[in-house]
Amino acid sequence: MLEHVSLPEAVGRALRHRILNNELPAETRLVEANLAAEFGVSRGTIRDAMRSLQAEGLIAIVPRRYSVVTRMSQEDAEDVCFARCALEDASVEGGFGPHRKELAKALRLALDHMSIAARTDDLDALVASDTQFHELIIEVSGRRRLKDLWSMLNSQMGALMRSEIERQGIGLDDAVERHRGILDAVANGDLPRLRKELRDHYLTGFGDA
Amino acid sequence: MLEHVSLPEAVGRALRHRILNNELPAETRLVEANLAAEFGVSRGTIRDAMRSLQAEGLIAIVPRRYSVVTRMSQEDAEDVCFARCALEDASVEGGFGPHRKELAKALRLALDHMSIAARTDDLDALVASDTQFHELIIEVSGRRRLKDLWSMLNSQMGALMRSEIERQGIGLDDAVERHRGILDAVANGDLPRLRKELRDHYLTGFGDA
DNA sequence: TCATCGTTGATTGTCGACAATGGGACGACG
DNA sequence: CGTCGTCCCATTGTCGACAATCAACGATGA
Repeated sequence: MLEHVSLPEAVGRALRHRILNNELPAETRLVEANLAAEFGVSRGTIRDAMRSLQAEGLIAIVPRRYSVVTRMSQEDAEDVCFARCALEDASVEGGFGPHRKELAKALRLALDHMSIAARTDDLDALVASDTQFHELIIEVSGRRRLKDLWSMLNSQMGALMRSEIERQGIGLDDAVERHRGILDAVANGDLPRLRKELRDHYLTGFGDA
Repeated sequence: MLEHVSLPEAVGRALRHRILNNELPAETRLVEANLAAEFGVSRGTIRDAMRSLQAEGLIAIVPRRYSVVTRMSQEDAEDVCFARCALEDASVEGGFGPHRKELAKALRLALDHMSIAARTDDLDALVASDTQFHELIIEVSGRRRLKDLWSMLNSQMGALMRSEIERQGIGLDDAVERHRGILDAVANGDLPRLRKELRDHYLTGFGDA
């Protein structure tokens, strides 16, 4: 084992995966004892994992009562997109950073990955490469806290993408194409356009992808 | 007791207070067993509280090793300010919300509180009213996630203010005056100016207040 | 002398058990 | 028939004990 994954982290991942794949739909109650038994760990471990999921906005914990998988309203979705957009916009407002060419190259690579994922109908891979794409943007500023805040929205963003796509709101290819403008703006070194593209990407129609 | 404060929450508050008041200076190691004994609670409770502090950025937890009070570098300070500025700017970019007059009034009230706190050398009250002031700004958009993210930076912002002021970097009155421009912009309904004032407030000289 | 390796002590990670809470079922009372 | 109070149960909150981990130290052998 190269990387130590603590027990709570492993449980967190498993639960996160289930929620994102709708194996645990919204409003599902999460009972510590049940999960503990299922995973073969103690309730404390489950509690720990649930805290993380709460921080990510995937579940809501009502003290002394219960925990429940969060339901995302339309407003929530816009909310998440708006916040992500604000963070990414702030990240680039000072320019492209010292390596614009490399950034463009990395973005293009991520976009290629997305494209492949779209053609193979691999939703997991699509979400992953989308995250990677935007991660490059949020890292432009080099500011740690900007990325920390951004990361907190990752899970919800992923959930949002999946539900949008599965509802056939948008096709996989369409999802990929919506990133093209961002890449172009970076490739051309056109900062105002980049910021406009980001806004379009996050705030129009609705939903990321 | 009107409001239920769970044990971990109470412990968290106590520790937060100590850290912000430098009773637990940066680099201090936090040993679960010691704190558990001191507070008369179990280690699990302490662990829980420490998770919160970690999320707020006040302590760092190195798995399987130790927990330590975070030291904020100059870069960290700028980082926090930058992120807060980005969030508050995003909050107002769509306008003042439906009740600009009331907002201005509330801001003025908060500013008065700050002023009083400054005159009575009440650092706690100053930080509290500063938080309140900016909270009004971040609530303009009515977007929950924007405020959630903003809130995560609250503790660090408080720590930052205190250390800046105690180092005599700026006087208490000066700290109050730096908010005037923001209030004026709101009072005059001058959105571009408001956004400029926010940037000045957070990004010039350095440090909030 | 120096590198290696087991030992040791301090600390965190995990667990199972018990206590406390709050909702809902059920029955008494008006 | 509706309301209130009591009891019970499911579930979370808290605890103390044991296991695992890791750095520091010292012993061992070349």
